[in-house]
Amino acid sequence: MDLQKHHKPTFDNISPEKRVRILDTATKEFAFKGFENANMSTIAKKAGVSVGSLYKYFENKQDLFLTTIQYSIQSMEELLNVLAVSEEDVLVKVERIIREIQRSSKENATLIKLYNGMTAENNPRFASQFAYEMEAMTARIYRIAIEEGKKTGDVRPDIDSAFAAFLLDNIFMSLQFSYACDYYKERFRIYAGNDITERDDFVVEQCLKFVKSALKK
Amino acid sequence: MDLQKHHKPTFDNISPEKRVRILDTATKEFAFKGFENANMSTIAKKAGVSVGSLYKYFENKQDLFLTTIQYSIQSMEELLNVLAVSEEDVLVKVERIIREIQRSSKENATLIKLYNGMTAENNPRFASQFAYEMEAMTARIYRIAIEEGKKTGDVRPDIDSAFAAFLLDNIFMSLQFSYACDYYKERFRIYAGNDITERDDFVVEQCLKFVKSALKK
Amino acid sequence: MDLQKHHKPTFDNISPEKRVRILDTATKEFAFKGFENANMSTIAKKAGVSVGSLYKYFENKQDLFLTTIQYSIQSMEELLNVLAVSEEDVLVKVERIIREIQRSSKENATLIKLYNGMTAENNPRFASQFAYEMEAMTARIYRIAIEEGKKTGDVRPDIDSAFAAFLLDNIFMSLQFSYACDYYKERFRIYAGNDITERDDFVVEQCLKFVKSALKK
Amino acid sequence: MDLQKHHKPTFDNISPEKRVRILDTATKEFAFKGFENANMSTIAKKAGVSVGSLYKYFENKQDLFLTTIQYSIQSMEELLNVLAVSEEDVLVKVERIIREIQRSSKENATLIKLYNGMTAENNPRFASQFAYEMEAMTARIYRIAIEEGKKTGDVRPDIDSAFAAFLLDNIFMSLQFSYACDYYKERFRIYAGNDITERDDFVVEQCLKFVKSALKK
DNA sequence: AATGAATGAGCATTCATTCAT
DNA sequence: TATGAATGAATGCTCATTCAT
Repeated sequence: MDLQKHHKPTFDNISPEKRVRILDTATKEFAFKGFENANMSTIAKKAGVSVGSLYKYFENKQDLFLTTIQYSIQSMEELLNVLAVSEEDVLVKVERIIREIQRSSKENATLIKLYNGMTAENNPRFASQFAYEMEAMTARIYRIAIEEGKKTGDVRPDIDSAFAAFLLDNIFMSLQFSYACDYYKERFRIYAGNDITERDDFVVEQCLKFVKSALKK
Repeated sequence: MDLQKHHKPTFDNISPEKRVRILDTATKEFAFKGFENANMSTIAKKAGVSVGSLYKYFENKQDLFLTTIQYSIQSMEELLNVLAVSEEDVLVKVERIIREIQRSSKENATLIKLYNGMTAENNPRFASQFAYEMEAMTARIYRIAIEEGKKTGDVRPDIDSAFAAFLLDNIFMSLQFSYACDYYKERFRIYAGNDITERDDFVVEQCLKFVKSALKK
Repeated sequence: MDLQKHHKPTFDNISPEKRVRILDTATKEFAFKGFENANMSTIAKKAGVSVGSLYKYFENKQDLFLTTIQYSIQSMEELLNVLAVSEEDVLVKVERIIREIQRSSKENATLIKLYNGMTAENNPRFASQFAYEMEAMTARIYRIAIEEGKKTGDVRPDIDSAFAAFLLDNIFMSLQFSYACDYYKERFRIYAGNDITERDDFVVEQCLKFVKSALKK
Repeated sequence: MDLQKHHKPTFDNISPEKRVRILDTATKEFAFKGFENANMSTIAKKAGVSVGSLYKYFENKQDLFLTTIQYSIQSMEELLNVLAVSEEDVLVKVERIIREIQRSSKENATLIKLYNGMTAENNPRFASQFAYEMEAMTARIYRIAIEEGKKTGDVRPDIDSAFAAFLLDNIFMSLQFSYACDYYKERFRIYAGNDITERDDFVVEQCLKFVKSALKK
């Protein structure tokens, strides 16, 4: 999982506080305004640094964006790693994932917005690069969980592990967006009622039922 | 399903050919470049009208965008209605949906890109409006199919129809993007192999297995 | 003498007054400040047009510069053509050239400053292009004059016409700069006295003596 | 010939090696990029000092430029002094000057580019200052040579020594630029053929013929 | 004295929108 | 109604210069 650097060495030298301030500010700006509408001067001002400095740390706007995305991917990775290590049953894992999505979507909505924006960038430059970095991580976790499930007999052997992982991720990625992003949130309400975002246990229960049937023998 | 108008009356008066030319051009521009990077003058030129005219038809760029989205929603609606009317078994419907996704993703990639871009617009103005117009349509189709399935005994009665529809749409929406949009396409390959977009039957088979188990008694 | 165009077609469509206003303003700005220090917004404002318009007429700053240079070359060409056509003796021509230099250097100092600036642009892009356009014109005039002089016996046959033309142009180009450009003007005074720019007849007399000897049999 | 200082006393205190490194680097940068495009940080980096130090040695960019020019004038002076001292005939001197121009133009092209750039600076601040420092030197050499020529009878007495020196310098300065600077080089080829920069003897021969006639009795 | 990170004014260029014809 | 030239605010990025260490 070798993340390419998209910043100049100078960015590694500044104080961690400043680094975090810049990345958090940039995350917010990019998440709420998108790549195009985000404004370098605004980011600089809000982060409490000069534009000049920003350009000392990053070659250009795109590189700040890429670094910001990587930062958010790392943050997500940290969240996911917690789930990855556990030795539990697939379905227990699924429940934990859903609950984690619900929790983090409230706490890290910005991160998810940013990630959502990224998935819609019609830009092959960005796309393939981050698809790999982001999805390689989750893909692995899901596939391993499913394969282990097959071994222990919790998961039926007649489905393709990789493809099932893909379908699971479809569900979870959409769910994640449904808690954090405008369009998806609205869609969530249309499908499941205006109060759906407050019925966390119901969501967990229904998802589990669906996934359990889908995977079980 | 009362679609709000986002264009001036003048747009209704021009020849249907010109109207279609403008909307098709705008669809392409917005789909490939996103809202911000799309250029009004370019759209005008490619559509063979003057910028002045464009602004006679639409108050501003946003309204052209909104109108374009509505136009694409209508196009999608036409595709979906074919599926909606059939009286078949849910699972047969599911197969038809997947095959339709595969077909239309190749033929109408632009439309889907545009739709994908729309889902990421971090703009409550746009979001709630179109979520409603777009999803109300599909939600209805899926929910009805599931409810009918329950009646005929094809679908287990213990799951919430609306929520199951939501989960189904999560899968199908993601699948649709996976055939047409850069990021999703890359992700699809990571999960299921580089040749996955050419293994249509395999995709159908795996999706069906998964969905069938998830829904059946 | 096919001058390449460095402006968009739109520039040909605007009123001649505006065109001249833009070119004159640009000539002044570039002549006094050089390419780098000239400011597009300033030029626009002084010319009474908007920056936007300037960029409708010219792709970029460089193209405005190139067009401005061509405009000044054309102006010079017009001056020179008067001299070219005459049927007189080389030396009479030389005298007329010198007097024309003295006259135009006072009247068209800006043009000459611009030309001088151009000769120092360390930019092969610019250089070869304009060297050709500019010098091909004068080279021809001088060489023809010398060749005719050889025929009529006014000029010694043992010198290379082309090279002699080069040497003549060295003298005249330097002289022209000496009347209009800061550095050259100062140098002129150092060599020939502080009042040299007011002793036009002396300059003519001395140049003629020098050139006459150099060329005559 | 009292050259004004344009650097802080600190510049005199550093090691001669460092001083030379800075001036050589600056010469190259200014010669190839011109005053505006030369970059202080780049010069510092290439010279192996910090920007901070550069500003310890020089008040500002302009002063580094001025100091660099003076350094190059000194270098030229050293070349010229060799010619100045000889006791030979004017025309022998002229030949030596031309050959020196040809030699140094290849070896010291950078210096000459810089000098050329300087002559086009539309800046009275710079201009008068350096015109004096640079030309006073050559003017003297040419005038003395011509005056001695008059005494020995090699040069006709009816021309003004100072003005003849000016005309000679016009020819030689242009010739020098013609070997080293983009615009002039192109112009040289237009006048005298594409291979002219390789026909050194021809150039010497033609120049000598021209100058000899111009000056002789 | 030396360093190089930080600053922010300044500039080229773009583009949604207007409006005279 | 149609046109497309005109507008000018907005923005990414550069670079001379400063200053804390």
